[in-house]
Amino acid sequence: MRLLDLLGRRWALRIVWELREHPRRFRELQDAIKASPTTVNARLAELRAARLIQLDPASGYRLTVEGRELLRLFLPLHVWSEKWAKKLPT
Amino acid sequence: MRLLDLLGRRWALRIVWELREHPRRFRELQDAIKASPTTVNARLAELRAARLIQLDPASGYRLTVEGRELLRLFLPLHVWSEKWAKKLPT
DNA sequence: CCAGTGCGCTACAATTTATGTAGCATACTG
DNA sequence: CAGTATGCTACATAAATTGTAGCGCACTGG
Repeated sequence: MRLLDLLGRRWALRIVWELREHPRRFRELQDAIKASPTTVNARLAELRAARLIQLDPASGYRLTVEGRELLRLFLPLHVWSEKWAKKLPT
Repeated sequence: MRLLDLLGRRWALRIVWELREHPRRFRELQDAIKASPTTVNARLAELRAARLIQLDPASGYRLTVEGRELLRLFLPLHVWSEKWAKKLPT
């Protein structure tokens, strides 16, 4: 599954998630997810190649139309995970 | 996001995916996803701790009720990804 | 009794990936 | 021309993953 190859990498889905509301700068993303610039940049490159995000020089990294579709489909999963997480130990 | 911490690791979501139809044995999973036993075992332990999968000695690893919920929510995403993947280069 | 098989899983060295920190190059601003 | 923000790279260290071998246990057929 191509999607899992991409999203099953550390920070990939998390970056999409951070872009859910508005575009973010490289450094903003870095701070938000607390990963190294090396890794952030690697994931950004992959997500760009996958056409899920794009860099708009004026405002920063943002979701593409496809990125927003992906996010929209992911939302129910997020809602579910809130309840799920509460039931877990620790 | 707790869910992303868990699923944003290599093979985690893939394992859930492989269990979608029926239970699988340790070695079956290993062969199916072609990862090392070390990693498979690490992910299995995490998924078990997260109560998404469970080991039934009689039949192998299987999704829990919660695991099946997660999978169900993931399905639309999978459908979408088929179309998405086709539009990509390489 | 005991060799054979399937099971979940571990040991361990090698490789790949991520981290943390520093800094580059460019562009814009006062 | 100093200051700042931008995306991003270099590089050494640490962590995760891989590949291969094999352990310990239970069960099975001869």
